[in-house]
Order: sequence, then C-alpha cells, then structure tokens
Amino acid sequence: MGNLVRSHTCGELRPSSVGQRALLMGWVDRRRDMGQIIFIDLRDREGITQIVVRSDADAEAHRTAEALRPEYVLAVEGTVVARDPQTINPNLPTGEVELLADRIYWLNDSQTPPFELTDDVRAPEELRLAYRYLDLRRPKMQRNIRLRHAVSWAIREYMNQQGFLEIETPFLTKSTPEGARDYLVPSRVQPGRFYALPQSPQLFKQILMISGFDRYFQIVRCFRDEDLRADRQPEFTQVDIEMSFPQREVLFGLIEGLMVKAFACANVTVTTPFPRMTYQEAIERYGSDKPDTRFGLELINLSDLFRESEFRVFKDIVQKGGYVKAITVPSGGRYSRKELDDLVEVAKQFGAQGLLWVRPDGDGVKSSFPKAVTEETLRAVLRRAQANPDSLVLIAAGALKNVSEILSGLRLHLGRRENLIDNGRYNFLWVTEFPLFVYDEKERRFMAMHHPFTAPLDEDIDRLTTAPEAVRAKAYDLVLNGMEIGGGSLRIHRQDHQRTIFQALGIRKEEAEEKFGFFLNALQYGTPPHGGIALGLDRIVMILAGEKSLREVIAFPKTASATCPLTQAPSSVSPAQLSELRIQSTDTE
RNA sequence: GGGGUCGUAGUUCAGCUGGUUAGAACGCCGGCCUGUCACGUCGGAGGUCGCGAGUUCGAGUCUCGUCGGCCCCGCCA
Repeated sequence: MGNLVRSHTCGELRPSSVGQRALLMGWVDRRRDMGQIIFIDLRDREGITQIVVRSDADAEAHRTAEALRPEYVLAVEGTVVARDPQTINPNLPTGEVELLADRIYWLNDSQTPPFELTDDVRAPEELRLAYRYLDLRRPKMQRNIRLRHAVSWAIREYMNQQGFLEIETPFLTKSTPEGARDYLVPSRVQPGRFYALPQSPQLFKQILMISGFDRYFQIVRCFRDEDLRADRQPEFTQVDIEMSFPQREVLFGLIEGLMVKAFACANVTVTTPFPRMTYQEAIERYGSDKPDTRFGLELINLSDLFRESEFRVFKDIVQKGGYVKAITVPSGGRYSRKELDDLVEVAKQFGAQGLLWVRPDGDGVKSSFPKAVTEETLRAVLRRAQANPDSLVLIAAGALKNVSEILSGLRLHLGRRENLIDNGRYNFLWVTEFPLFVYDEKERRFMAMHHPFTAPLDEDIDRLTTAPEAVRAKAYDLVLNGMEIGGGSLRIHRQDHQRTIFQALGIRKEEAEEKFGFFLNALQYGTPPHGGIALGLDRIVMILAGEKSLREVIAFPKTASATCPLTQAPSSVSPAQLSELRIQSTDTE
C-alpha cells in the first residue's frame, strides 16, 4: 500500500467536495466497460462511489481498469467531479458526484465469488456460511452486524449510566445438574475431570451480589448443547443483569428504559410501561406463556357447555378435569373442505388427536361433530364463541397443557394465514407469576420451571410441601411479539430456603453439597436480597433487523446441526491431543 | 430421536407418462462500444443430475438406503 492514505469513505462524497482531490479504497462492486470510458462502482462498508476512468484523461489508469474484476481491492486517486444532471443516480447517496480517476492502485485481486454479493442473495445458506467473509460483505449483512454493534453499545452506555458494573465471569466453570445439556471441556491438568461452558453466569452473578457489587451486568456468551432452531443457537449472547435490594417494579422500569434505548438504534419508538399479564391469564387467553398480542383470536373456554352434554368424549374429558376450548376465526366460514383438513393436520402437529369445527350455515349449523351432538349444543357453542355468520369455530379438548399447545399453535398459524399480524408493531409484555415447579412425567419429579434459585411468592410459601404445583414464583419473562426475549426472577437469598427448594426438587442433600456446596456456603455470609434478568441479545437484534433467523445477525453462526461450514468445526483431533487429555472416543468415526 | 421439505452448470431454476447430444437466465471468459449505473451487443466455455445400491433394453425421472441444507416436534431449568 506504500504510504497511501484514504481521504474519504465510499459513502461520503457530496457535491460540496467537487473540485477536491480524493483517495478512496474499497472493493470493485461492478465494472461497466463502455470502451474508452469505464465505470467502476467502488464499495466499502459506508457505501458506493462511482469511479470514472477515461482513456483520454489517463491512459494508464484506463488500461488498469480494463483488467479489473468484481471484488478486486483498489485504491483510487482522482478529482471529485459533479455529474451532468441527466447522469445523476438518485439511488446512491453519492449519486450526484463521481471520482474521475487518474491513479488506480491495484491492492489485490480476487477469485470470482461463488455467489453474487447482492442484498437479495439467492445462494444456499450453506454456501453463504462456507464463504461467510463474502456473505458478510453484502450491504444487508453489514447493516445487521452494525445494528448489533449499535444495540450492544447502547446497552453498555445505558447500564453504565444506571450504575451497573460490567464484570466478566468464567467460561471454564462447573457443570451443574438441571437445565440444558452442558458443553464439556476436559481438564488436562486434572485428568478425568471436566469443566463446563456456562449455560448462563447465573451463580456467579448471584455471588457478585453477595460480594457487594450491588449492580452487575455483562454482555456474555452462553452455551447450551441442545438441538437448534431458527431462534436457537448453541452459543448465544445474553445481556445478563443482577441487582441487590431489588423491587420488581424498579427492575421492570430499568429494563423498559433499556429497551427504549436499544430499540432507538433501529429508530423504533417504544412506549412504556409495558403491559403485564400473569402466567395464568396468558395460558387462559392465549394458551401460551409467550403470547403474540399483536392480534386477537383469543381462546374461548367451552368446558362448562360440555360438562353435562350428550357428547360423551368431551363430557368425559371435562369431568376428568380437562378442558374444551375454541378459537373463533371471524372469516373462516369460507374455508373449503381441504382447508379445514389442513387445519386439522396443523392441530395434529401440535399434539391434537383431532380438531372439531362448527360454523353457522344460513339459519342452520354445520359442523364436524358426530350426529349425536344436538344442534342446541352447537348453537350454544356458537353463542359462546361470539360467532358471526361468516365465522368458523375450531375446537380442541384434552388436558389443559395439551389444549393450550394445540390452540396456541393453531392461533399463530391462523394469525399468519389470515394476515392479522402487523409487522410494524412491537408488542412488549411482561408475563409474571410463573409456576415455581413443573412436574416432569418422565423423571417423575418436580423440576424448576425457571431455575432452582428462584424465590416463591411470599403468599405461596406454605404450599411448598403441601401443593408444590400450585406455588407461584417471583419469576417473569419479557415477551416481544410472541418471542421470549428475556427472563428473570427475584432470587432466594437465605440458605435454609434454598435447601428447602433443592429438597422439593428431589435433589439429595449430598448431591446439593457436591454440586452447589460452594453456593450454599456463600449464601450464609450476609447475602442481600437480589434479583435480575437475562435478555437474549441475538433475538432482540433479530427482531429489530426484521430477520427470521438468528443466523442473520450473528457473524459466524452454526447450522441447524451445529456445524460451521466455514471452519468445518467440529472436527476430529489427533490421537496425541486425546491421549494428553486421557480421552478416548467410543465412536470410530 | 421423530416428521416435513429441498438437493440438476458457479448461482437461481426448467426438464412431461422412464427414451436422441440435459436446457434457460444470471454469473464467468473473449471481442466491440466515450455516459453507464441490473449498461448494451456478438461469440464462447462450463454438468459426478448430492452419494450408493436396485428395477429396466434404457434412470435426472421409478424404488430403497444414505449424506447434507432448511423448518418443525421432542429437547432447550
């Protein structure tokens, strides 16, 4: 590069610079060769500037320009000139000017890229990931990654202003039971022992409260060895927050303020405070603990209508404590037979045995109910469901959990299908009072719904031993447009309480000592009341960027099978490496 | 672990009920062009039809298996 110094970026030149000398550096985005005059779109992360190379202005530069190809790297020196009015390009911020080149420095050439680096990329994702460095050159990816930077920056600025200290916690830490599968790291120095990569810095941030740091935050990588989804990566970034002497409302206010700042990065105005809804209400109305409140189609309880009805199947379900619930689709009456069948398939995907429907038909009623069900019952259903003449009422029955999953799945499906979702809206929602425990049928014991360090509601403490399933927790989730973007709780800060919870979870005393002894110990030394939250940074940025996949806002993400096509990770390692770690693989491949 | 879906030039896709030499567009290479900006124009190269078996006189096409991408269920305190 000699001692060339860039004078402007490729997004910078304006008519005010006309007549000045300029030196730009960047990549050849496109070359348009007209013979004696060649146009080059020079691109860097700030934009595109048109370079003009004329044989009559500089023959040598023109000869160089003839050999240029896409993605070659150049430094171009020349004079900023105004474009003729009829040649102005209104699509470019720099479109009123161009750089008349007299020197082209060929900094590097490039292989032909395996796909075109345009915003509407049409390459398979695997190829994009294998050549991620090219994919990331695309303006859209540059925008996403810059947005991510802006959000992180805004969060640090805000948390600092609010008196929070960013403190790092270990990545090589201790595997703990409960929760997701750990990524393990073998210890060479302690053969046969393993570190775990943190699923979150949960215990460390609580210990930092015990240490008197009062207000902590960290933008931190977390690791969970579970199967992936569009919104789940094995390593992801969390905005981890914890504070001492917390009031829930103070914490909510803090986070709402944080969201205002973060969303301002994408010019989205957020109104506070956010609505609140208890877990129970969310399940009743939406069948989900993370309801998308951008549209209606709320669930309707029909259980009482069938408790004493002639329809045996539903009657039995209700009398055994199950539910019959429905969704009314306002204009669903026009659905064809096939469309109805498709809906049944969707319901089955969410665990339904079947799905019944009812709709008005002129003065009568049409339905997929068996003949034995009277028109009177069906009319009662239509009344309860507030069906209009064009409505369709979809009905599922079973255990509450089952019915909720079916209808919430169906609700989202119908919301999209009927175009009821306004993509320009950002509906935040605090979901509160989660159950402290959920019963695990397979393990036949209670599990912590949030995590084992969550405090129960004071008024429910008496039920810890008598009716664990009815105990509510001081836990809360932050939901945005039907996606969980954060979750937290007020924590247990007394050792005896913590031991009671471990006991309720069926964790034996010895196991509690072995796995959490260090923490139980720490709790004894003047632990302040504390609580916090963790926010999913990747998901927040994904929503702000309008993307459907986390991979679009992570520079180097993993595929659905947790591989990296760029580096080919994970890969096998040499026998020497393994033996040094005293590790043997049982898999021959 | 299960279900769905996709896999044909570098890329996006077409390829009929199995039947000549597997096509198009973009990209790439070469020629021409002094105002283009998705430049235009003329010409050219480019294929393990994901992989492996099977059925058949004959398979891109049918069957089975397998691998990979994506989506979903399980899983994700």
